[in-house]
Amino acid sequence: MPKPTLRELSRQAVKQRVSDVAIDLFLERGYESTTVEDIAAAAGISERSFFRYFATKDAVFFARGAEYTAAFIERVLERPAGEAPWISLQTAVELTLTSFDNDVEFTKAREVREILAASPELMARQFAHVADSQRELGDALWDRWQADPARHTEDPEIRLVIRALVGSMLGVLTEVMLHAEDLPPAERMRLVRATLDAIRPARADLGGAP
Amino acid sequence: MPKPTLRELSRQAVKQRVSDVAIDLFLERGYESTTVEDIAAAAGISERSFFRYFATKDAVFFARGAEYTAAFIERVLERPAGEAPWISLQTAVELTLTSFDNDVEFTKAREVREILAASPELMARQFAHVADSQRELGDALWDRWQADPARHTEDPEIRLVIRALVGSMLGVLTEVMLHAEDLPPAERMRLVRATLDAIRPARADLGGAP
DNA sequence: GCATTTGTGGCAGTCACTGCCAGAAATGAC
DNA sequence: GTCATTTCTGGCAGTGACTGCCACAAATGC
Repeated sequence: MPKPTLRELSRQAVKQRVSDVAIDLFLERGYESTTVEDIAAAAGISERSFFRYFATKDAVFFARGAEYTAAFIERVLERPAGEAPWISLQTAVELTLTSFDNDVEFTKAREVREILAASPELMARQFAHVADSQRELGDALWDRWQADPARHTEDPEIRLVIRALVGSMLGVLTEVMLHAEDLPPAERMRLVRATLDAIRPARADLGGAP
Repeated sequence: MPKPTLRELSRQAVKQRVSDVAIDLFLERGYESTTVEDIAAAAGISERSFFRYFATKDAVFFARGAEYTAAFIERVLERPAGEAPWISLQTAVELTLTSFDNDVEFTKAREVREILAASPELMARQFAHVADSQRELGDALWDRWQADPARHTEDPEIRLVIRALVGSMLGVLTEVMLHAEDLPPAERMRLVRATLDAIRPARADLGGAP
């Protein structure tokens, strides 16, 4: 309620509305055949103003996705600092899947993924975002690893190792989200668990099988 | 020398030349500030014709990269069919690194990667291409797995597992190519070996530690 | 109440990319 | 070699994403 927030608040509200309108249009006519002008008109703003809220056309689509990604990263970092990276990642994946199944916006999210899968251009951006998250999360886990005196090491490859672990984890998560959404939640969870167990690294300090 | 080849041959020659000219311009002024018109003019063709050779501006950049990717996939598939997927992948990575170090175009390739790293737009496309390769290679390895009666299985997750293995492998390879290019070849090879050993899956049929 | 900051629409311009068309060039049959 | 056919090419107009600039309106601070 303080003064600086008010402006920001209305800005967020407008962004939200524009994003909602845009998603609806994408669902109706597809991403490519919806112009920014269409979106702006439907949202009641000018095209010029659209680009003051979103840097690019695809940003309006990913506005929501970024929240999911941030939530996932947050879940990983909420795990105890001394935990093996693989275990932290695995736990966060399971929490994410569970919360996702309970999401009231489940149907909406599914439609959004249809838009995504139908547009190669959007898919490319999506992969880039995932890669960014991978780097961000990998670095965060690496910092945490370095901060723990018990396992502090000068190994140059540990950074690479951690990034690779994050990469395979995100790969499985993305794959499941895109191609196993028809499965009932329990079955999907079982599939993810089995997959993660299969590729679990052997090294104990990374989270190797008990 | 047969008739249908002649046309195709000159077409390939033109593509090659346009691509070379374009890379030079990108190195000089950067990717974003080089227009398609610039490239076309420098190559002695019209802008309209440029788009008859390359579907998009970035295609002219990736014309070469696609060959490297194809070569990597080929190396994996040249491995004996019964070999564990992880071993096939690891061997192909090492072969790729070795051949890369011996490449006469090493310097050029390095400059090309600089262009890539400097442009977020190109990076996004690059990730998308890697993701495509991941799918392609994963499916190929999966087919091979299914074809082997000794380990034929109806496990629904084995496909996911193999894709994840490919993903972490490509992740390490990409990371090393982009960020460890300053290391001497022998040191880089050691780094890659150590990383791959660390994340090697425990399961023996996938290629687990001996 | 007024000065300053911030947000807005309009307009012109750049750049990637496409469809269309008319002319040049290579190809193949005779 | 000639001619009809196919293929390639440049030019041109148009669309759509995106930016810089400007004048004006609205909110904010005092």
